[in-house]
Amino acid sequence: MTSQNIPKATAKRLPIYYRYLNMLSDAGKKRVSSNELAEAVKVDSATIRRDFSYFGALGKRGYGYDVENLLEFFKKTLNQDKLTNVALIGVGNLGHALLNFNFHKSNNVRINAAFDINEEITGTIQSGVPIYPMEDMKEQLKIQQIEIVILTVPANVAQGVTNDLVEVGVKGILNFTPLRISVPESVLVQNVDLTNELQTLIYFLDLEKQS
Amino acid sequence: MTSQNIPKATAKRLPIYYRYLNMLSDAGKKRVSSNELAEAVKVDSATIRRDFSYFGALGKRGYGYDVENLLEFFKKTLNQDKLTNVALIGVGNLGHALLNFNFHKSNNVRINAAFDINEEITGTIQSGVPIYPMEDMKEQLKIQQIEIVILTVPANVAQGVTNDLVEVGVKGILNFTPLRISVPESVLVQNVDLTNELQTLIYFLDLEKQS
DNA sequence: CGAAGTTTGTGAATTAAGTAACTTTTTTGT
DNA sequence: ACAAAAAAGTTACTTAATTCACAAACTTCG
Repeated sequence: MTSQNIPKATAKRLPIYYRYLNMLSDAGKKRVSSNELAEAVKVDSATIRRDFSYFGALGKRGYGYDVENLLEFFKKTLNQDKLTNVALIGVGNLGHALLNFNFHKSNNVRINAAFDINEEITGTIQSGVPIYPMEDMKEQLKIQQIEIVILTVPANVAQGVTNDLVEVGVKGILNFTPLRISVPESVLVQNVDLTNELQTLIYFLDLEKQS
Repeated sequence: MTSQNIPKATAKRLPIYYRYLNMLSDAGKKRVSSNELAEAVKVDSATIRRDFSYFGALGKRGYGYDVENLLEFFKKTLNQDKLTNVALIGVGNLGHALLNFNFHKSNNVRINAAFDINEEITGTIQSGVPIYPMEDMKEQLKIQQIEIVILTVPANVAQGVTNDLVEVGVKGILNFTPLRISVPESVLVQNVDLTNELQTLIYFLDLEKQS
């Protein structure tokens, strides 16, 4: 039954639910209804119930969902019960910010290594993360068995670096470059495109203005 | 006919097309087919043709699309022919990176003002952008008639700040906080959630591993 | 100029996502 | 203990998005 064949749209919402459940738990709340959740995370309550139902009957009719139960369930489902090690490729402007971003706190993810060509920072430790020169990337990724990376290199080298990443067995790339990189089917790419988001927002706003 | 009733999914892809067309134009390419585009931006060619067709017949059968024509068209459609002024609320870790991000270069967007509570930076100019204290936010946004902001404040103050923004007429918010903020219907929010993206990636990867 | 080759634009089919509305179960209050 | 209220889970429906596959239009080449 489960795990596989969860709709993509549902999967993308899981972290949102997870985060809000954490907040509820911290606040000492014991139960929550789909309606309350809907209000907080801005997702229709029917959609939430449907989303949850893919994983079985997690709630209780007439009662709602037990916060701790649900939290525990999502923790496992989202692999938040074990630490995930990732690497940061490219410590420029945005890369730097991500080093400080403290994924670890909310996320059980640790940036274990970072790579850059800038000799002024290679060999140093930034925000607790060692910065290696790019030449060492393939070797280090193999040694540290890192399968997930955050890619924040300039667009013109993005595809080249990606090829190297694929070669040493990287399976997931969080791609901050504006380029749609090419990878084999077995590798997953999640694109984050800040310029896009802003342009899309501007586009929609202008539509409203005209209507 | 046009403008309105463009599918949301299509609208979100427009900036991707736009960027790639710019690259083609810079490289001196005169024509491009939906298949070439598809390869580059990783969107099915039929989807691309369908997307374009919402705006009329932009191409020529047997030939493809004229790069300059198409570029010109999208420039207008995406409001890239006029400068858009935005403000940055919260100059912390991520905010700083966005100040340096140079939206202007690729995007015809300028960050005109930034706001923060940190007295060490208020009154200074960072990357060419003046940093005002938060107390001046409402006043400055009104004076400068800024309708779009980038929100990078801590989660615990996000809703409060948002209320202020709405009050002075902000119409679009690029929300980097993990909170799903509440706004009136007339205000558009685009959420960018870095932690989410990473978690989603990890989730999908784990699914593949199990299967 | 005509035949062969391209490539768009689009109806029709398919797939995915979202929502309304109802049934069932449980809780709560009297 | 019972009636009323609450809320999950699900069925059926609606809407949105994608993709196939082909006719029509144009280009290119001999």
